[in-house]
Amino acid sequence: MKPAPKLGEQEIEILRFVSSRESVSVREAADVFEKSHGLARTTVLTVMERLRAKGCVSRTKVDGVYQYREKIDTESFLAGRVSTFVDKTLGGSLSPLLSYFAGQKNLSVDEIEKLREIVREFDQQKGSKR
Amino acid sequence: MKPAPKLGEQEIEILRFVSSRESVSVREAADVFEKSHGLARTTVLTVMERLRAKGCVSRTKVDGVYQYREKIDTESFLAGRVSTFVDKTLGGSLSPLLSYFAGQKNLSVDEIEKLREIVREFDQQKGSKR
DNA sequence: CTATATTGACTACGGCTGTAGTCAAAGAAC
DNA sequence: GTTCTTTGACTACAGCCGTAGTCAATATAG
Repeated sequence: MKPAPKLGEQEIEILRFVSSRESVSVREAADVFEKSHGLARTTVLTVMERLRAKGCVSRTKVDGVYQYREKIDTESFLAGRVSTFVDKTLGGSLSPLLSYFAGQKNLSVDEIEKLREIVREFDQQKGSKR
Repeated sequence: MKPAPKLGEQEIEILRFVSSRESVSVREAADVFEKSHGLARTTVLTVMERLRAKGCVSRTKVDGVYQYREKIDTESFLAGRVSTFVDKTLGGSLSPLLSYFAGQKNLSVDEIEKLREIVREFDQQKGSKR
């Protein structure tokens, strides 16, 4: 495994955008980010090329225009980010995360279900021990 | 409220170190970070001064040596980081966090208790609705 | 007091990231 | 085919961060 490229926030946002669809042209991305973030087309282009240089996306020319698509598994990439974040920023402490969850007022049923699952898992582990 | 200074990872680590004790001199911090990270004394000094410039710590001369101490509430600072992280990096999606928790094999009893609390809270909310 | 060690201010510098302009090539319109 | 538009390669540049050296001031040891 490559050591998970280091990306800036903007890069990650654009990566997520690319990941969110099958394939994206610079134009498409630029249109979106021009509106939402006021970025220039060339800025988006630059970022996408950097993502490519870092091996996060690949591109193919289709009808004369490059189509970019996710190359790394963004899912696990983000998992890695979480891990790093907890270590580096929180110093390994989970409590800020817990507090965050506690403060989240709109947790979905699915999310709660996931939490229940985690607790259940724990209890089981715990139970089997004695 | 000031808009929460933007800090790099190293800065955060050192900030956490300062926060972890009443007061710290550059020497003390440097000794620790020299061992653990191989940083030069002046590097630690520089970072601490930057933290001061950003208003995260303050210092007072005690017996001829500056003692640094946390100035912002690191607790809430970290809470803010979590929030930003979820927004910027995860694009607002909580699932990577959930997955992270699920993958954590060594959750403490306290942490689990906190999760239970969250679930309970949710159910209550939900129950009161009907 | 004088020599030595510690402390801290200042300077430096490279790399990364965010941002974007310029300009040539390629495609589209007439 | 000549002109207008789109695309993309390349260049640029400032700010931030990690890292640390130099050197003067200050404290300490003798």
